[in-house]
Amino acid sequence: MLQDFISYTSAIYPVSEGLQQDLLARTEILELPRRTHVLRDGQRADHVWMVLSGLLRAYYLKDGLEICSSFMQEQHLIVSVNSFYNRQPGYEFIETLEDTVVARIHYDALQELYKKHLEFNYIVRVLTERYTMLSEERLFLLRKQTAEDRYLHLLNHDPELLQRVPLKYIASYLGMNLETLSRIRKKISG
Amino acid sequence: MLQDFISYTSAIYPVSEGLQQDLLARTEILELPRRTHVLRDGQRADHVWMVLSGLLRAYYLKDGLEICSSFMQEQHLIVSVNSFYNRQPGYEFIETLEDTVVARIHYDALQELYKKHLEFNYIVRVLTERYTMLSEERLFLLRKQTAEDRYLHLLNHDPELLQRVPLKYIASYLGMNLETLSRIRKKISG
DNA sequence: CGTGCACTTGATTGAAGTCAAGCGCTGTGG
DNA sequence: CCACAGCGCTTGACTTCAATCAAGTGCACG
Repeated sequence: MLQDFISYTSAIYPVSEGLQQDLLARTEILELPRRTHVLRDGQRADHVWMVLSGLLRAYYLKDGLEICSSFMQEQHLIVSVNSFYNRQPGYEFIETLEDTVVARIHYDALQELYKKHLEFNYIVRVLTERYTMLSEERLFLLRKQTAEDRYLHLLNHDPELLQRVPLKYIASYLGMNLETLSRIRKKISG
Repeated sequence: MLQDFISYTSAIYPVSEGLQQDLLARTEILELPRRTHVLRDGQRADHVWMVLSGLLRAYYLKDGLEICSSFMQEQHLIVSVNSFYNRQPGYEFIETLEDTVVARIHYDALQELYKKHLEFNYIVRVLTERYTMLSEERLFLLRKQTAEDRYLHLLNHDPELLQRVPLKYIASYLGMNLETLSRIRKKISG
C-alpha cells in the first residue's frame, strides 16, 4: 500500500531508485486500534502521517468543547500544520475513529530527504499545493454559507464520510451543533 | 525590491546565479493604478503575483454580493489557487485598492524553472508550506468564533489593514456585514 | 453645490444555538 | 438473561447573535 504512494508520486516526478530506498527506509508503518490518539494538544507534531487504511479525525478544544477540524481517510496525508512546520507545541488532537494503518515519517528524516534528493522537493511542492487547494476549498465553504449549504456540500462531495463518522463530529466539522444538523437532515429527507 | 524577494528566498535555500538570472528574466514588473482588476471571474489565472508596493483584495460573488476572501500587502504572494493550479477558469476577482506595483511570473515560466532548477522546488515548497499555514490559520479563525472574536483577532494581528481598507471590505472578509462590524467597533471603543 | 461613498444608528426578523427531555440501541454486569 | 447505563440521535421550547431593512450624518471630489 505504501507502494501506491510511490507510484502516485512517480506521476508527479520520477522517483529515483535512491529516493525510493531512502523513503522506505525512513518510513514506519503503524497499526492503531480504534480510539487511539496519535497527537494531543501541547505536544509537538514530529511526523507526517499517511493513512493506508482506516479513518482519523483532528480536533481542538474551544471553551472545553471539541471542534473537529478535519477527517483523514485512505491516501490522505496528515500534518498538524502549525506545530509541524513551526516546530512548536500545537493545540490539535488527532485520533483514530476506526482501526487504522498509517505510514509515518519523522520531520528530521524528511529534511534529510529534501536536502539529499532535490527532486523530492518537486514532489512535495505539488503535494503541498494540492493540500492548499483543499484548505482553500474549506475556507470557501465555511465563509458566508448557511448551515444547510455546508451540509449539502458534504453530502454531494463526500457522502461516505456521513456513513463512517458519528453525526456529532460531522456537525462540529461543519461548524454547527448536533441539533441543527439533525433538523437539517430531517428537512432534506422529508 | 525584487531583490528583497531574492534575498528572502536565499535564506530558505541558496539561490544559484543561474536561477537568479532565469527568475529575473521571466519576471515582469507592472505598475497598476488604484481600482485595477488583474483577474476576473471566468478567467484562468495564469500568473503568480508578488506585491512590491500597494494593496490588493481578492473577492468573489455570492448571490450577487461581493465576498472578500483575502487582502495582499507588500511581500505577499497572490495565487488564485484553484484556477492557477488546476489550469481552469476561476470564480475570483482580484483588484488593486491602492496604486500598486507587482512582479508577476507566468505559469509556464514557473514550470520551466521547476524543471530546470530543482532547488527552486525547495524554495517554493517552503513558501507553499507557509501559505498553507496562513490558510489553516484563517480556517481556525473562521470556524466557531463570534463576529467579535474575529474582529479582535484582526485588530491584534493586522491593525494596519484596518487603516488601509474600507470597513465594508473588512466586514465581508471577517464574514459579517457592515452594520455588525460598525456595532462591534462602537462597543469596543466605548 | 450636490451626488455618492463610508459609515452609523435604530427597529425588526430570522437562523442557529442552548437547554431540556425522550427514544432506541448496544453492550455489560448483576 | 434481564436491567439499566450510555451513546447516538431526535424533537420541542426558548433565546440570542447577527442579518436585514431603513434612515440619516458627514465628507470628499467632480
